[in-house]
Amino acid sequence: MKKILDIITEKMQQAFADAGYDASFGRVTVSNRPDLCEYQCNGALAAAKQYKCAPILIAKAVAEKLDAKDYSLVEAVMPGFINLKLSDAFLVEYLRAMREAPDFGVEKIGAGKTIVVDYGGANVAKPLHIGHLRPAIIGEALKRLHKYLGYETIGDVHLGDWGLQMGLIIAELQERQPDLPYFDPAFTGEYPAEAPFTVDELEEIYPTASGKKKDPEFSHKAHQATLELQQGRRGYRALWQHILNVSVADLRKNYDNLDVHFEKWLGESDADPYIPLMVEDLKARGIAVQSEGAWVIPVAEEGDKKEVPPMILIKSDGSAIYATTDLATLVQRTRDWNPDKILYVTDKRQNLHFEQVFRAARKSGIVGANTELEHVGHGTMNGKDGKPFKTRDGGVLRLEQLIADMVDFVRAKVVENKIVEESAVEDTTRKIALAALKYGDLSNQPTKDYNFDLERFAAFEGNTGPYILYTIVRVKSILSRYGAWEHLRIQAPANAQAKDLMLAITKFGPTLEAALKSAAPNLICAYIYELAGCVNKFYHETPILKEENEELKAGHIALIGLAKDILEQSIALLGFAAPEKM
RNA sequence: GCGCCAGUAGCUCAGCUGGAUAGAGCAACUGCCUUCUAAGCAGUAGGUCGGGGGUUCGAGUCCCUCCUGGCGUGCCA
Repeated sequence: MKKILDIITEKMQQAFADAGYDASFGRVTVSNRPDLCEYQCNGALAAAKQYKCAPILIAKAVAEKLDAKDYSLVEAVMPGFINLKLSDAFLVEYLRAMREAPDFGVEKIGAGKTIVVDYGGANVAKPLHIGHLRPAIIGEALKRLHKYLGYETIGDVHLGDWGLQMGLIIAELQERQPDLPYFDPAFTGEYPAEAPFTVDELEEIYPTASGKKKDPEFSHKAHQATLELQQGRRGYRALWQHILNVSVADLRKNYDNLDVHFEKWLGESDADPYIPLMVEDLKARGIAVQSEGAWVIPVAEEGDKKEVPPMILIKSDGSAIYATTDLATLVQRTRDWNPDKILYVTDKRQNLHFEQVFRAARKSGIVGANTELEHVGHGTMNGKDGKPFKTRDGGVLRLEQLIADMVDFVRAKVVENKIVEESAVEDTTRKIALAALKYGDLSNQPTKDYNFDLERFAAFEGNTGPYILYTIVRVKSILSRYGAWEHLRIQAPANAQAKDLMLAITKFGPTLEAALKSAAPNLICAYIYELAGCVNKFYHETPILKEENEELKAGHIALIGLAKDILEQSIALLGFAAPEKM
């Protein structure tokens, strides 16, 4: 559906033209003075300069050209604003169309396009920690948003499952259990189906091994194991597969817990096969050059304000580096999916790295001009005091623990309120906790650092996830008392609160588009908060079920039903859902 | 050194290509439940938008400069 702003902007532009002025001055915006009007046009002020004429005269002339039936107010005021209020008829017709249209009439701007979202940032054999929360939540929200707006979406976790970290684990395992068949080069039989370790053991093995890197003998073993693994030594590959299986099962469980789901569980190892040919080709074509003992791709461009160092393709010791893997991953993604857009959701400190990789990908032709590459660099989540998040003993807090803390905090309140039956306490608690966590994160601009404050996020008042859920639950409660309501028609606004609510509803599509274009889920949060506020004001001001005029009551119900549907759709895009009661 | 980002109410943050009186939430204070969930609604108080210049009819927003903080800056990811 066409956006309201576009409709009235077009009409305003026509009015400017009809009055003898350039149509481009006719841009209409949402009013910043809601006490005066709903929409406004400031074009007369800008036009005044060009036409050397008092802005108010232009505004008056233009206002006269507008079709009065679309508006309940058309007014030219000093110094030259044109103020507008929509007519009830216009608004009602628009809302009815929104309800009839699939997905509330949002424009499917991504139809026919494919996007890959690279998010999560998980590493094999390492538990998820709080640093993994933001990329998971933001990436999931952006993926869902793209899907809703018509894109074919592929979420890829891009596991850290290759390189020295794997060699370290293998070396450490060999020291602990040297008799395992994986270490016997002469072994030709079938390896056990069961992994020789559990997740918990694995998560302990890695940091132990990592701590022994300084020991030259151990370090050599690890490097050797890494090399042999990459060269395909049979026993090591089998062991690596066990590490991967055990680890991925655990990661999947944790991501499921956050309602974060990946279409692809590919990793760095999947890009590895593409590296040799890619490197050979880049060298042959002179894209990669030797510098200080390494092979690099110069990516500095004219007009760079800063010095952009070359992308290192092959280190001076002959091995690949993460940029190599990322580039090879682009080879794989282009070959397999040929996406129109690839979104990387990682820490913003990797900005330069992606700038280098993107430039190298363009320069080498690995990625063509029809594929958009974008790095959504997010800020850091700090503790309540604004300092990096640490546990009491200075360690890194596990994501599992963070979620558990939130769940415990919320459960206490749910139980205290006594509205939810005992059998539903866990499910309700989980939903509220997830809403608190995700809304608390997503309501911040992705690029900014923010402070995690459990009490504030899980507070049941203010601009929080639970407040949004509460709003939805209140409406659900009325709707279920009323009975079947989906067939009811939207009617003219019964009061000022109803009209505000209706205007808010019409901003759904435009908000999603804006959020997608700037990769900013926080815009959706701001919208939801505004919409929920309108719902609560209407709810407070208008007795709904007690309305005796059935016609009027039906109109109220249709309106809050639509608002509820949009709220639920919006939070679904953010990655959480509302319970039935709370 | 250079580059990027940030500095708005006591606290946490909005503020869309410059536009009318800079907005929310929390905390503080005051009202509103025999009425659909008060996890709500209404209101009061709280600001030299980091400092200083400039551009213009008009600046939190654009330009310059300074101060403060964070991050990045060729072989870690």
